[in-house]
Amino acid sequence: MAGSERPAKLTLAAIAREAGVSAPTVSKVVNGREDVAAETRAKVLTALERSGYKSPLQRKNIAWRRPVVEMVLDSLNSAYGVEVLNGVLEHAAASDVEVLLNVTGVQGASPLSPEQRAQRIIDEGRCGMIVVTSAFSSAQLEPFLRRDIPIVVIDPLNPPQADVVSVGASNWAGGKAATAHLLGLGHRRIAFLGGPEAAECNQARLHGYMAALMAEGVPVEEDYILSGTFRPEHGVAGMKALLRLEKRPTAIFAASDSIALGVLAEARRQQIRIPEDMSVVGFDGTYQAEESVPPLTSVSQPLQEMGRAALRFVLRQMRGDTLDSRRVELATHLVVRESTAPCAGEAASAH
Amino acid sequence: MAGSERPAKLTLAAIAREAGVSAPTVSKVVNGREDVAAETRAKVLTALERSGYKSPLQRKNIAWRRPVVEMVLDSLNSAYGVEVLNGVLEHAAASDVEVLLNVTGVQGASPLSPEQRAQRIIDEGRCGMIVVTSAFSSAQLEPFLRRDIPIVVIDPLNPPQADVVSVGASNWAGGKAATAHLLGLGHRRIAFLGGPEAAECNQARLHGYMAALMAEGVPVEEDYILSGTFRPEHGVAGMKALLRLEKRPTAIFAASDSIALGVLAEARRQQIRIPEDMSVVGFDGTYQAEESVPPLTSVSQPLQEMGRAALRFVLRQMRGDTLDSRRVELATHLVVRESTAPCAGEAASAH
DNA sequence: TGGTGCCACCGAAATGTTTCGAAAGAGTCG
DNA sequence: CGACTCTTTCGAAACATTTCGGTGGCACCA
Repeated sequence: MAGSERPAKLTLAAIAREAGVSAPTVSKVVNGREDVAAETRAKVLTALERSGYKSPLQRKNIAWRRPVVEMVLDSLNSAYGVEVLNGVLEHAAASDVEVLLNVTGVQGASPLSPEQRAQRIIDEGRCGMIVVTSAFSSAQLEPFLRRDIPIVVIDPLNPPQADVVSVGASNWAGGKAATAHLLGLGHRRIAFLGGPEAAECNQARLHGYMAALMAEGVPVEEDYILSGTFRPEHGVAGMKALLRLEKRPTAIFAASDSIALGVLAEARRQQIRIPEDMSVVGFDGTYQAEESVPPLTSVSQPLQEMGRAALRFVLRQMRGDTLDSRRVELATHLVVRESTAPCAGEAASAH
Repeated sequence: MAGSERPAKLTLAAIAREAGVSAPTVSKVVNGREDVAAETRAKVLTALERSGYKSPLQRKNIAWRRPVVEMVLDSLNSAYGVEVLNGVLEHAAASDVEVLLNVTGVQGASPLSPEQRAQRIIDEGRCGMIVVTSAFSSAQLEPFLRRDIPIVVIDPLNPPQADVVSVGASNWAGGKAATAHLLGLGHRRIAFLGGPEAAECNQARLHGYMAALMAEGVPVEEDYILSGTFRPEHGVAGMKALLRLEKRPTAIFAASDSIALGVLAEARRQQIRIPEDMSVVGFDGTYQAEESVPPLTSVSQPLQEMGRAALRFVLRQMRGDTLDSRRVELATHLVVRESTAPCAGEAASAH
């Protein structure tokens, strides 16, 4: 029994001694119980980190069955979500991971609390979660973080919490590029049909839009900025509202392709030609943009790549690798198609 | 410490004492470990039975693990698959089932044999599978049947095997209705842009088409029938081929909305007005048909309902219920939108 | 017959988890 | 300012599970 301090057998009790708490407390932290003070939890986590201890359950899950990650999204009715899902699935197939799909926003969905949900993920031996956009608010993520469940949020609605890993796109730059494109075509009255006002990504797009306008010395017109949802109905309603304005805009920057599609549909109904009478730019660059009539100029996000990146992050966290960054932003780029054209009737006022 | 025999606190150790074994042995029996002799196991089980002991894990899983079914489809790039998936997910949410998504036709997909795949389903404790369309051939389903894994095929490519449960739609009736609609508008030169020749559902649609023609005494023209895939490219190529014909058709019945979309796109490029110059009918009735320009007349399949039905069947098999039928066919119905119009230039020849 | 090796089976001890009550704080009321 | 209650947090003890080595039966061999 001489000098037996070193090996310390990587046991719960050893961690407990090191952290200066009792074994049960360490067990609670490892298994995500609630009744541990934040400070104590931190101490224990440090000790755990340092020693690399894994609970027997964790050890089992790593060795045994293929990992299963849960993908949560609002609905499959948006091309956005489907594209991201596609990216996730592709990387999943390549990495020998399985994907469990969970669509909130379905009638009859069981209203599980995040707490229960997180517990279930543990219970069923899953090992990570990818959340798209609005499915969870920051506060609802807390139970997952507490249990150390790898979680990645794609394009979070709320400002990304410090300790949540998130994947997004350069929304600000995209918004700026779209608006600059319209400005370059001579447009000066450019409207912005945005998504939910609170959404982080929407705000970034809006501020990119404003930045581009300001760079050209074009005043930002309150009437031209309409927030709503990312859905086509908002495009329809927004288009109607814009057309009622005394000084109609000559171009519209829609914060999603779906919105833009609504604009296109309403334009058709009102016999407004796109792009001759009005230019339209979308955002997302889903296949919808390619297939619309006319094909939509749009800020393309690398949605599949975002999905892949999200899964990569989950797997990396799962393996315990340290992440070089808790936030990744992939580049957007403007794809010019046929829904934008030089501003026609406004040469005089533009001067 | 007097007479403390009675309450016996319903603990592992108590059972062990009663069965005359050690506590670990009881634990092993309760948790289904292998290394317990059959005889010992029986003794313990008797004691367990009598006392009604439940392991903590069992106690917690009053809400037993939720069943997981695996959904297999080719790709998410078709609205068809996404709609079906939507139906499955909806019913899954309502029935407290989880859905594991598996997309074949992805590069990098691990080339697992059906044999391995079936084994894995057993290993990981899943309990059923839903296969959409072309993902598996009949022969590949054999390992699943052998293992008694509940499996349901949606709109099988091959003639449904006797012992495989399948869900489909009334393709023949739909094909006939679409063609009859065109005939009723005065069209006599009606082309059929079909999917894969071997596909059961495609054949049914084709024969519905032919039946409608024959009912009106309109000869079936070989040149007007072009098989290919269900994808838009086939619509584009088919449209080009049809336009090269000496006697151009005045209407096209496409065996999927995607094909019809390709036709629409090519028509635009060639300055052919739909429906004035040519009528187009699609099949599937996905949202694509509603949103196209012009909105597409299409034979609507109840895709979501099919997904729901498929999951219902899986769950029923899982529970061991007997199925009243191994094949369900849901009704299709024609939805007339704006891509079809009376035949214009052909009044003379039609007479 | 005795040795040898193997292996299924079991339980002591080590390890992890849960229960439950106690201690410490934070309000609340008189 | 106490007296009381309620809540949070923690760990001792009770409980459960896992590891790991021992035991004995059995086959095979000489």
